[in-house]
Amino acid sequence: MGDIRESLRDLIECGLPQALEVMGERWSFMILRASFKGVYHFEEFLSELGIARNILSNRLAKLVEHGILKREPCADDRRKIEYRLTEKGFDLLPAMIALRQWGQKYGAEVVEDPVLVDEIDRLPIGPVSILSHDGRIMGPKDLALVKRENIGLRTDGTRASAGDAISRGDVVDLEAAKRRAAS
Amino acid sequence: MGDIRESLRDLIECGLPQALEVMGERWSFMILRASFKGVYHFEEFLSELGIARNILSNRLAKLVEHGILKREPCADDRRKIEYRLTEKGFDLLPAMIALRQWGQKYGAEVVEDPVLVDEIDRLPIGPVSILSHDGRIMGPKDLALVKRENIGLRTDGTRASAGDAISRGDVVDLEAAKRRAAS
DNA sequence: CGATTAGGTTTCAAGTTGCAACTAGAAACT
DNA sequence: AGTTTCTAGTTGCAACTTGAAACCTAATCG
Repeated sequence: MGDIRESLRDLIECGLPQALEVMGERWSFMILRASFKGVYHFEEFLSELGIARNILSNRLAKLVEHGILKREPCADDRRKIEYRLTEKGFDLLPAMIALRQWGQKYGAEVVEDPVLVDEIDRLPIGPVSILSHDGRIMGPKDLALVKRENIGLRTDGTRASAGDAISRGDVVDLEAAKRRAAS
Repeated sequence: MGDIRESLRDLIECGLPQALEVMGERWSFMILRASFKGVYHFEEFLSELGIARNILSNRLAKLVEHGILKREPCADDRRKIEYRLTEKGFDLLPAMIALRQWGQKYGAEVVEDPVLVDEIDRLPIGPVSILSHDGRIMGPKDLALVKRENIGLRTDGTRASAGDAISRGDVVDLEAAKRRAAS
C-alpha cells in the first residue's frame, strides 16, 4: 500500500471523453447517418441536413481529421469531392443505431423508412445489445463495475476462469468477439 | 403511382434527431456515465466532471425534464437532492457503452478502471453488437437499407417469412428481443 | 446564534452557431 | 473564347451557448 502509481487512477479511465471529442459535436451523428445512407457530396449533405454551410464545412473537416470520413476528389467531375466513411467510421454504427433505437422507443411516433435490415434475409434488425464475454445478452441490471484487480472475483470468493473470456478487459476486439459469438 | 401520401416519406424517418435533442448536448453523456457509476448529488457531479455550476444545473434540469434522471429531495438531509437514472436513462446504456468502446478502440491508450463486468461471473463484457432479428451478430457489411414495403423481399425475389421475426419493424422492444435471444 | 454546506441563479467575457453574401475553380453552353 | 452555372468552400456579423466567479437562499452543524 501507499504505492506511488496509485495516482494514475482516474487520469483517463474511460474512452467516452475521447469518443465525445468528435461525436459530441452538434451535427456529427447526423452527418454520420447521412453518410451511411449514401450521401457523399457537400451540397447533398447541405440539403439533406439543413445545416449551415460553414458549420458543415467545419464538421466535415473535423470528421476527416479524426479519420471517420475520408475526403477524395471525384474522378469524373473534379469540382466534386466525395466524403466516405472509413472503417473507423463504420465502427460507430452500433453507437449510432443504439441512439436511434432509443430515440425511437421513447420519442414521438416515428415511421422509420428506410428500414435497416439484415442483408441476407431482409428482415429488420433487432436491438443493439450489450453482450457478455460468452455472448449472452445483458440488461442494465446484469452489469457491475469492479476494480480492475477484482475482475473474475465473485461475491462468494470463487474466481471465474478467464480462460474462455476476453483475456484483457481493456481491449475491445469486435472481430474476435464476433467469431466467438458465432461459434 | 402518383399517390398523394408519397409526401409523408421523409418527414420524421428516424429516431436519431429525437435522441440527439437531449443527448447531443455537450455534457449529457458524461453526466449519464457518472450517474451510472453511482454519483447522485450536485456537488459530486461538479467535482467528478469539472463542469461549470450553471451548466450542470441546466443539464440536470434538462435530463430530468426529458425523464432520463429523476430528481428527489434526500430524506435525511433536505438540502440535498438526489439525481437518479430512470429506466429510460438506463436504456441509454447500450449507446453509451458502444461510444465508450469505440473511443477505447481508437483513442489513446486507456486503462479502463473500474471495468464493466457481468454481474454473475464478474468477467468483462464483450462489445456492444447489432443483432439480427434472430440473434446473429451483424457487422456493418451485413446490413442493408430497404424501403419499408420491401421488408423481407430478397434480391432473388423470394420473401422471407416474417413469422419468427419482429413483426413490426418500427417498434424496438428490447425486453421481447432479449427473451427471444435467450431462448 | 454564526458558520458551513447544498444547490442553485446572476453576471459577464469568450467561444460557437447560423444566415447571407462573397470567392475560386471546374464544367457546360453559345 | 466568353459567359453562365455548379461545387465547395470562406468571410462577416448577429444571436445564442459556455464557462468562471460571485452572489443568493434554505437547511444543518457546532
